[in-house]
Amino acid sequence: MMPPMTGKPSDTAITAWARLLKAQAKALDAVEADLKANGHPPLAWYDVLLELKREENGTLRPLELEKRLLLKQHNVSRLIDRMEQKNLLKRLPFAGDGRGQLVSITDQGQELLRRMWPTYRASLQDHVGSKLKEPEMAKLAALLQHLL
Amino acid sequence: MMPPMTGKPSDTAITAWARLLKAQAKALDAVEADLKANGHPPLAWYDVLLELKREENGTLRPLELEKRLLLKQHNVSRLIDRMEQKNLLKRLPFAGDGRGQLVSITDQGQELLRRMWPTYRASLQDHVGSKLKEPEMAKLAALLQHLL
DNA sequence: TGTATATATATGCAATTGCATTTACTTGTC
DNA sequence: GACAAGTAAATGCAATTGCATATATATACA
Repeated sequence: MMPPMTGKPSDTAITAWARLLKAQAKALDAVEADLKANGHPPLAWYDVLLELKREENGTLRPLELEKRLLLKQHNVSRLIDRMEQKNLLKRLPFAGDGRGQLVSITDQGQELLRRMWPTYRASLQDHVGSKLKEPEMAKLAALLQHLL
Repeated sequence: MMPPMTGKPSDTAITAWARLLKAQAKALDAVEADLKANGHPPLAWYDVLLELKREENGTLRPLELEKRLLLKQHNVSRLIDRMEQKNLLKRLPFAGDGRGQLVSITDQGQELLRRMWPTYRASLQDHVGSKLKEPEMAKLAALLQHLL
């Protein structure tokens, strides 16, 4: 493969990078704190449940969760362990590939999703939604898309 | 204090939030991987050293590092432990407040900063700088500022 | 078919982080 | 100055994450 053969990042890019790190850290810390203060589990649990809920049959393979949530394989494995212990999801065998499995959201998982949303929603509004007007928010979303 | 009395976040805000999380995670993972691949310590070490280096006398109080880098107090304490062990910085007593201390960058700390920069810079260019043109990058930086 | 290689998930162990508390001061009040 | 309350930093212990490797298939190909 060819080496990236890039130039140097501009001062603007460095500033954008620094702010990306800080803005995310600040908002995420605040959201996690709000969730915890209301007796809820970490945001990652919500993310997993939401991905599952959105699927036709409420199931996904761990590998797919890993890609969508940008988690490492071993962390997905253990996150599933913990969530399974709380009966929020369950592991099913995956017909068609004996190595794989299917993770399926349970009723309790769906209920947790519903219970968390009001807190999460309010927190998002406080720490993100209220910070920019609609057109600027759309612009931000568009620019961030280019980093993905 | 008055409750936040907010409304609900728009779909646009929710999208921006999701992308903020993912864009940051993706870029940060890539940068950390590049640093490690080149035998360097985590980004947080660079951040600490850079903050110290930028000060007149190369020193800052742990409390100040905590605020600037958005770290938790106990994590700063332990990060300083590890970096002190590698002689990248040292703890000094802080005259004027016997509870506090001063963290001071060492020559080795300054040298690490210099050695890491080429790798960090190239990584930033690959994963951030090259993704947007200059005016868009400036716009992104400006929008992110509003979240801070 | 048999064997080497690749892929999906799990796991042992070390490093890091979170959480609660401790230790040493410092400040304010009487 | 003496004592309650507050602040800066450290620390014991549990939970999470990282890292390397293991385990159980699956796939490719001689």
